[in-house]
Amino acid sequence: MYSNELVRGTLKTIILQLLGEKDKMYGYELSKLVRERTKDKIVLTEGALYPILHKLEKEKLVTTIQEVVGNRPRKYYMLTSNGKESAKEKRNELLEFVETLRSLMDPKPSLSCSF
Amino acid sequence: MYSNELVRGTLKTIILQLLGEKDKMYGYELSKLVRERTKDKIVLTEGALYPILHKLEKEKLVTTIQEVVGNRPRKYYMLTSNGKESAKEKRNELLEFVETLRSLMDPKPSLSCSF
DNA sequence: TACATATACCTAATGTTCTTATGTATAAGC
DNA sequence: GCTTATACATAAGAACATTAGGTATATGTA
Repeated sequence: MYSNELVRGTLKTIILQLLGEKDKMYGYELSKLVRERTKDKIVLTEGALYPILHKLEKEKLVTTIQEVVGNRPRKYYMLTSNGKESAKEKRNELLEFVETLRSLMDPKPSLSCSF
Repeated sequence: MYSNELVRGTLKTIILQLLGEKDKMYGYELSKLVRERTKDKIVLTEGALYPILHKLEKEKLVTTIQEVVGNRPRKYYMLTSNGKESAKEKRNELLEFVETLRSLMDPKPSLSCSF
């Protein structure tokens, strides 16, 4: 599992991206999906997950539908059209950022000249 | 420039990496180098930079030498052997993390079957 | 000469984000 | 009956970076 500080800041983008891949998803499902897709390397804890979802809802990037499945309440989250827009933007930003990081991590040997 | 939350958490790794590329570097130099190498897409502000450097020093990942250049004090930072070790580890972790992110951002279309 | 900009360091208050811990409740497996 | 899984939620606290402030020298320019 990656150190927390690394994951920090990427969770919102990850959630928006995953929500964009299905019609609707609920919190617990998102949490499991992230663990599954990253082989537990990224763990979306509940204390992080729910506040983010609530914030996205407040920002009107997602809407919700409550259902009861097998006697347990379930809250589905869906991207609004603004949310879809935002998901695309954040995805692009993340991919660009990742490229920038890779180029930074590509060691530039200090210029040396053998002449 | 990338949103702050994205950069958050990667700065320590970036600093260790850059320090590993030269014998010694001072804060202001690091700050300029990051801006230069990332074309201002990642900005290492002083309020972030100096606390990180001081923390690295406390953790004995770097040592310092103070010099006076042109009447201005300058504090050079150098990786210790622990620091070099840590720089490698953090670099690897970051590169792995970045790969995980990319695979997450690679949209998995919901399984549909045309039969 | 006065002023702005660049160099070079530093810290404190603040805000955001996430961790850790806790709480509630149902269902299923042993 | 106990543990684990499902499913939601919040609150205290830590960690990290932003913003804003402070000090001081050197350089370019109007």
